[in-house]
Amino acid sequence: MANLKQLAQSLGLSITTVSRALDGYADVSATTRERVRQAAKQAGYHPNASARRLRKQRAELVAVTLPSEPGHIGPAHFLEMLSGCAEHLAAAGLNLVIAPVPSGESELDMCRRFVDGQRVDAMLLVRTKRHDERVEFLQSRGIPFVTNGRTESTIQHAFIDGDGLSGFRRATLRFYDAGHRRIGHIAGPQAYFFAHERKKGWEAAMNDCALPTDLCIEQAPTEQGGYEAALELLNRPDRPTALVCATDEMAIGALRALREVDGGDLISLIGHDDLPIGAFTSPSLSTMRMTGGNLGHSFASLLLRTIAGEPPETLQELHAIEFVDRDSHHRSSPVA
Amino acid sequence: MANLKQLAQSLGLSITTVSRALDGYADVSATTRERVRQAAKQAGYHPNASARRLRKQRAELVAVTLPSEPGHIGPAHFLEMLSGCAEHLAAAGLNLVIAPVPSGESELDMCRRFVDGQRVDAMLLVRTKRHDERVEFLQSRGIPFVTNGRTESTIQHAFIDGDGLSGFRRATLRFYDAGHRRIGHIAGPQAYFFAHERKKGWEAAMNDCALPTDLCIEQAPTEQGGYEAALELLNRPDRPTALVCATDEMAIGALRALREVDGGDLISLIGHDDLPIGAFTSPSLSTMRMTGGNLGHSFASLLLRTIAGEPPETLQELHAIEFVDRDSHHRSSPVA
DNA sequence: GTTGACTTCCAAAACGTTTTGGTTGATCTT
DNA sequence: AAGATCAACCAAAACGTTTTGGAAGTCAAC
Repeated sequence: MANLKQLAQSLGLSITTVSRALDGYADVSATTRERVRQAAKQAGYHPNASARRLRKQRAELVAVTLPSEPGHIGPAHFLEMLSGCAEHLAAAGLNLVIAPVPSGESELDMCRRFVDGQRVDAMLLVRTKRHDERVEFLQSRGIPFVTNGRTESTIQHAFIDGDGLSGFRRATLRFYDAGHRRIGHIAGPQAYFFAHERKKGWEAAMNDCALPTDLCIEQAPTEQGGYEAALELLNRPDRPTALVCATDEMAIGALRALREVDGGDLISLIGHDDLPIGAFTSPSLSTMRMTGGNLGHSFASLLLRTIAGEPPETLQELHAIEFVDRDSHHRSSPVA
Repeated sequence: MANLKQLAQSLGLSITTVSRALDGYADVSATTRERVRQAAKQAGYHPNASARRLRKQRAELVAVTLPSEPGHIGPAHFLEMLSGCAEHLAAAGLNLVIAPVPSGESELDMCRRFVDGQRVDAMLLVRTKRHDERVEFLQSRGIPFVTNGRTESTIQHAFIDGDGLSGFRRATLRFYDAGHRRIGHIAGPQAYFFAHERKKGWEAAMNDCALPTDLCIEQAPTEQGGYEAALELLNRPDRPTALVCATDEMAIGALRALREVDGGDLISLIGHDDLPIGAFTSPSLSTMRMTGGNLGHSFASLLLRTIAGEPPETLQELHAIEFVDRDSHHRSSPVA
């Protein structure tokens, strides 16, 4: 509650000395330092954050912009990731503020507001688009940032991402090896880098196998989107015997479609993200996930290293995808 | 990028006048004000946030502490709520920082850190416990706060909550009216107010109907917890014919247990929260939800009113619970 | 031509830190 | 005993705003 001035006065010392004592500088005698520490503790003194920020020219804040797709903010494990990230950042004296994009404003406007008011020291971008205007903007302003998901920008920037192309390619090939010849893809919005990448992975595998790539539908990355896409694919005359879904949420929606159509219980399916709920669906959901431990922590440490000035080229993590096999990916042995 | 001083110099005006022109004070002539506005826009001037905060003695920040149950941070719609809240707060110039509790630290320590460093103007508490030490602390420090969920504290504080007791009582009575006589409850951790309240609602109904209240198991508020609790109840000789589950996540876990045991497909079940995924489970999940529109917005506006100094007694919202009927709650007509 | 009211502007203080560039004495060197 | 070194402390500036308490000029009234 008290401030430095009052504390100094009560100790008969100067503000300078008290400040330096608390910060552990060597030009304060050990006895004085201890005396100051005691008094500070006693008085419940904590430096005023705004004052320190002003003086140090650091906001001690990092913002993460939240995409605001109507009705659906993102995968269910998003908050967990942010929480892990915030925890790691807090250990370095940085707090994480969440910045949802208000309706009628662009994600770029959001960034501008935080950056131009010098409200943040750095930014976190999630759900990056293939062409993401935020990247160019932050780069031009010289604000450190890390993205969760790559972009197609020529600008080098720090990112952390899963190798979705490889994952979806391998998943598709695995279906091929199991005898499937009509393998469909339920794709997410192609403006997102991750969704495009996953589709490319599926396409690459289909091309490898000399199979047509028309069994694909793009939909919203939600259960409802997955449900609708699956229904549409299943109603085609050449309906697929296996489905590769861009996300677990879409896959869960697709599962419902499979339950609703004749013979749907023979169709195999795989998702991506490894949501905890996947173990409890019917059938249980086979899926994929990024390797590499706590995503939030990695995200935070990349950001700290970016702030510290390490060059972006050395701060790009592309993690392998691993399969999490449950029941949904081997429900039949189709005859070709 | 520029600051007030440079802007003033380039305009041949004083810092005072420029500042007041931008803030729209009446003691600046209209022509000057316009000239200043143009120049500010041109120079891309935005006031430095730290400086304003220091001067105005406001942090312009609100923190929300995130509970850190191992492996599970909370219901899937949590982030959506926070996002709505942050959006509303941002319109009032406040940013929302998320404060996960690091391992080895208590939620109280978290609060202390934010409050004592004058880092925040107010706090949001979610997942309140029946005896929540954070409430006493914040009250003693005079920091405005709103809780999501009531507490058993004698202190009056602003809150927003659903009437879980009534909801669970009615849900249980509905099962009774449908002919069920062995109605079980899968309870959440009783330290949480909401979990205790919901259990009390179930108990009240059971007492009303002169039924025993031993068909109850407390578990972690996760799919896994619900699964384990349901398995245990279903293995009892007097196993329930209907289950009232504290949360949708637990209910979804319980659904898997029902699929795994003989006759489980005849057991009725209801959850609470109305997670979007409930429409896609097998069977689709009957559930309940709090009425009252966008929770995040209400939360934010309660907080703003608390900051404005309205007395807490007038800032307590207890919302009714409404049923969302799908398939899981009427799977059989049990004979008594 | 003095008074008061009004408009338009501004110098300086204040917010609470951190940091710069010292000063003061004591101790050590030669 | 003069000079150099060192330990321990401090005054003042700086960070960039907002706000207080005027000052200077204009105009109308008498």
